[in-house]
Amino acid sequence: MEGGQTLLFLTDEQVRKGIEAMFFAYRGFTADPDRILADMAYGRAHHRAIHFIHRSPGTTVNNLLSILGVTKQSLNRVLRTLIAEGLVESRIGRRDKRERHLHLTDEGSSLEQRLSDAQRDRMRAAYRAAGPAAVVGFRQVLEAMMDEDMRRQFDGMRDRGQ
Amino acid sequence: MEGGQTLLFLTDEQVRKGIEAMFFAYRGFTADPDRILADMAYGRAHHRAIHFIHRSPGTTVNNLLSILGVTKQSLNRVLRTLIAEGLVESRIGRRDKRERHLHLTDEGSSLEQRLSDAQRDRMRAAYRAAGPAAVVGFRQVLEAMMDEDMRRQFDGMRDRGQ
DNA sequence: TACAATACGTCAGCCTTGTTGACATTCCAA
DNA sequence: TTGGAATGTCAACAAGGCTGACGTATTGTA
Repeated sequence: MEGGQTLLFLTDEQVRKGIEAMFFAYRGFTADPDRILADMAYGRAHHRAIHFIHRSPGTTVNNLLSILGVTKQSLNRVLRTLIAEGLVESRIGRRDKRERHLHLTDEGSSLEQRLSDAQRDRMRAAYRAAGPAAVVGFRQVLEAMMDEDMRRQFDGMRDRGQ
Repeated sequence: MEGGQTLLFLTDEQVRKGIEAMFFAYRGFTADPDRILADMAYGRAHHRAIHFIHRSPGTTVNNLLSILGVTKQSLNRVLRTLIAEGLVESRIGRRDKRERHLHLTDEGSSLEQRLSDAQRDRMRAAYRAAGPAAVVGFRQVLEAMMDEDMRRQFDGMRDRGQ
């Protein structure tokens, strides 16, 4: 099936199908955490912040900004509520006191768990349904689809991973 | 490379990497059309509406609603501006006068071209970089990630495709 | 030691795009 | 023929992006 390298492989129709698949899949991808968050006063923006703080504990605000690709005003609104509700802790930097290092509290970690469990379950199910070879391809295409600087971010994370 | 079927294949770490890849890739995926739309008074919602009207000319508002997964009020606002600016035409149904059948005008089609050209270019580049086998896997995983009803929508479209 | 640059927070106001609620029109079936 | 269901429109509100301007603490440098 995949040995093809057929010439028809890159028809507009094929590519358009890929575009729509991306659209529908992304909806599924966010659906489960969205449902959990809807019950609280939080949204997808909070989820993203929590995810990356969990991912890189002690990260600075500036750091998070460049990963999330939003303005500091926008991120600040989210962080403010997360800090106020005791999900995130902001510690003044020891070396550079201008910096704020972000950590999840226990309560924050537990929400992170719930959210990522839901999302991981779906991702895991999709992986299992498609099989290991498909997953490799999936990751290759996604990575090729990123912007240059995001790919760098992403690859950097991979190195630090585990 | 893909013969692996390794047991480590579904570690949390692997799955989490997939989640982040999806997040970053989706940003790249929408970046190019977003740039075009930013110059006009339109946003991503307009793009989606235009895409699917182009895809299924004569579709009704209700139909579009279930594809896009938003409320009719939300879609209506977008359609209203598109109709007012002469990109979309809304024709009263002949059999059922409650329905509105949607079509792109010439101007609408030309914007659709610009937008999908930009998005297709990136998708095509990603496909080319990853190779045909990867694309098959990519599509398999995406399809497995969709909600049930969305997968039906999607597969239905495939049948009608070409 | 002054001064510029950096990191962060905040206020104000805008836009897009989602939501719910209320309502008009049209169709259909009892 | 009348009431309920379906389709679509208008209004108002909220989340979460954005820009711009400004304040404060800290750091690094001329």
